[in-house]
Amino acid sequence: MDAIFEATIQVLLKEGLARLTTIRVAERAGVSVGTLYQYFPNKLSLQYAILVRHFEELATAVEGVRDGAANRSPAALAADIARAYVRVKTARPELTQALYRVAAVLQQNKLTTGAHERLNAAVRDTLARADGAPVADAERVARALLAALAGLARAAFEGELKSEGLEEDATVLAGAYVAAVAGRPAA
Amino acid sequence: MDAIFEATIQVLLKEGLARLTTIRVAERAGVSVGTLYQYFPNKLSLQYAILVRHFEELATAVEGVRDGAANRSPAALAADIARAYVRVKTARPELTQALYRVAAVLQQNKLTTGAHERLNAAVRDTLARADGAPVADAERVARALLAALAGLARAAFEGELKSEGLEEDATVLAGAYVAAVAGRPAA
Amino acid sequence: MDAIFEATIQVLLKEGLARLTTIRVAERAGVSVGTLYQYFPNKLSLQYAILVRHFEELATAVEGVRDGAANRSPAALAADIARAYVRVKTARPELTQALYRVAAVLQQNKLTTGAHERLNAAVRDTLARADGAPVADAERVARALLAALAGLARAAFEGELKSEGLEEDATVLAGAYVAAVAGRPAA
Amino acid sequence: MDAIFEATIQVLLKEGLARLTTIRVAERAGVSVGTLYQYFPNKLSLQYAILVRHFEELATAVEGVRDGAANRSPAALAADIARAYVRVKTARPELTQALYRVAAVLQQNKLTTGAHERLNAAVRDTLARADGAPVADAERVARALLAALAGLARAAFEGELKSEGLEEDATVLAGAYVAAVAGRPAA
DNA sequence: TATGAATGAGTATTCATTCAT
DNA sequence: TATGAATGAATACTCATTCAT
Repeated sequence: MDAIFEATIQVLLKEGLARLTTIRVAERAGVSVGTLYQYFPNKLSLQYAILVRHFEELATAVEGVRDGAANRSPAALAADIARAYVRVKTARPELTQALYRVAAVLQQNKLTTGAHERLNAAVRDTLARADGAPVADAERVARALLAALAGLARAAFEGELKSEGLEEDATVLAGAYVAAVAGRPAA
Repeated sequence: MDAIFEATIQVLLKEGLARLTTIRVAERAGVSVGTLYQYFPNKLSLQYAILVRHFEELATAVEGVRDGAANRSPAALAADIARAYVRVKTARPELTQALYRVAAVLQQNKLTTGAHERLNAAVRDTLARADGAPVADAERVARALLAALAGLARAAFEGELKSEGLEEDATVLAGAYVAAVAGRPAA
Repeated sequence: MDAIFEATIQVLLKEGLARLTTIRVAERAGVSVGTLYQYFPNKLSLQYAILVRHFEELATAVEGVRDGAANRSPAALAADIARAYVRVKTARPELTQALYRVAAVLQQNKLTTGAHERLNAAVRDTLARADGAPVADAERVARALLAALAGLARAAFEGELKSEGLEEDATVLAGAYVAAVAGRPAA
Repeated sequence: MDAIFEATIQVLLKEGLARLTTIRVAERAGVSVGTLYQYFPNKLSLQYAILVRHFEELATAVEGVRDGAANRSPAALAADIARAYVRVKTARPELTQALYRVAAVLQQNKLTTGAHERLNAAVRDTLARADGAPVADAERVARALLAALAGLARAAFEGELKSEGLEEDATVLAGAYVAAVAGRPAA
């Protein structure tokens, strides 16, 4: 089952979404198609599995930031979130890239939202626990922050942005944005 | 040929990427498949064409900002860029959404980069013309800024972020980020 | 298109329902699967086409009997119907046999009834025009008569009954049944 | 083994022929597929088994008629046979319908004949024992009679004929046919 | 130049059957 | 004797692309 999972990532990376077929995945995993279908009910679930695992890693990382949030400013926490986010993305670059291939399909099927929720909540709660000027409308800021980070990460992994600078870009942007927003009244 | 072009967009909008077939496009354009193939060598080129057109609209909009850039601060210009960017995206929301589907297919084929270049340049040049503290490494900042804006827009159009606040989120974020970066030495 | 039709019958006969696949039909027809699907929207429609053609031949034959029905007794007409019925069945034994292979599938999908209707009507109307003692509840008698004839024919073509005697068995049975029923009050 | 047998019928009834799979049968029987294959060498044999059982029920019923055949006319006996036949069919209507689906698969494989033989014999012997004018060629008449009854029953259970009148239609037809045939010289 | 019928490789998914445990 | 995971051939159907007219 894990072999199938990893094979999916490999096929996605080396062949692309259009060539992600159940047969190819099974072959690379060293099992038969039949076996693949014993573990995953259909092709979509294969793609979904990658997504879920990734969002869980991200959420866990951000929850780490949240749990040490006391006595820190919103901007500092935002930078920490950005750092944690980028590090997870960078830790398994293949998985990250594979995810981009798959994202369009899943978004079309509205499968994203559930998996994303825990991550959203972690960011929102981290900002809510910050010291000093509170962030009004933390929910909205959390979503915008994550969206911007996702944009940066995607650009980096798709080759539009130099990966080496990613962590710094992300922390600066996150810190600046949240600093600008903290203490403001809600829109 | 223009009819084919528009038909592609229509099919994408009304039927989705999975049902974007050459026959369907030809039908909607009122021509035969054979004729379609006389103007576009393959299906990919059709999708590429609409993506390119979109990037050109974005570039044109940002170039408008660049051309009025004199005597304005980097942060103010960044906010203007964000506003222009969001407005183009918002003008034809379904098309924008459709393009995210198409982009996934194309990114894999690295066809995007060329089309993106003019947009990048426009942002970079705008920042370079700003008044006051200059933006070091404008190229890099431009790319990061566009990446973040793309992330925000995507989240909004994919439904993860409320669309109504998009313009404000984008301008605040862009302004704050560039303000933070302006005057700094290059990394 | 006609080649596809005939190929379907041949495959059904030589290979059986279980081996009636779109590929095999296309091959035997000397066309590609794609072409097959340009003429028949799906596999079921292929089977249905056989059914319809057959019922139309039967109906036409019985309508011939009906049109010469004046001044004849119900029993004599019933025998004529039986004769006409058997002759159509016997004229193209392959098609008849192919139909039996297919019938179960179609009945399961309730596709039979429509095609059968014209045949039913022809039998009913023939009986209604008969001379002498009228057949009460001609509709019901018509259906029962057709059912019995179908049973005889099936048995003959499936090999359970000697085909040589079929016409006689059918005419005797039909004549006797309708004679017994004519002049009776409806149940 | 009996559990498997009953499970087959249940699956056929509740799910239809297309969903009659070895795994489903095993599950419903509360055993593993492996075990199923210890009792039935393949899927076909399962279907064959229930068909055989059905023919045995029919044969048993007709044998009852045969055993009380003394001093009765051929026509009366034929009507009794028809009644017995219909009653077995009507006792478990869904099973009867399910069997028509199964029969289509099996007829092709000519497995039916053996099972049908006892039924044929019972009808033939019943007619042979009738009082009065003997039925010439009882074998042939028996087969024709069974074929006609099968046709009526099938039509009724497939919905082409009203089921309520089935018993009457069958007895009238059987009686009339055999009366017409009794005393005649063989063809 | 335009047509659209024909092609056939390619896809997801199912299921009878086997065999190591 | 019983299990059930693994197999992989088989199926219906789609669609980008070609080419004779």
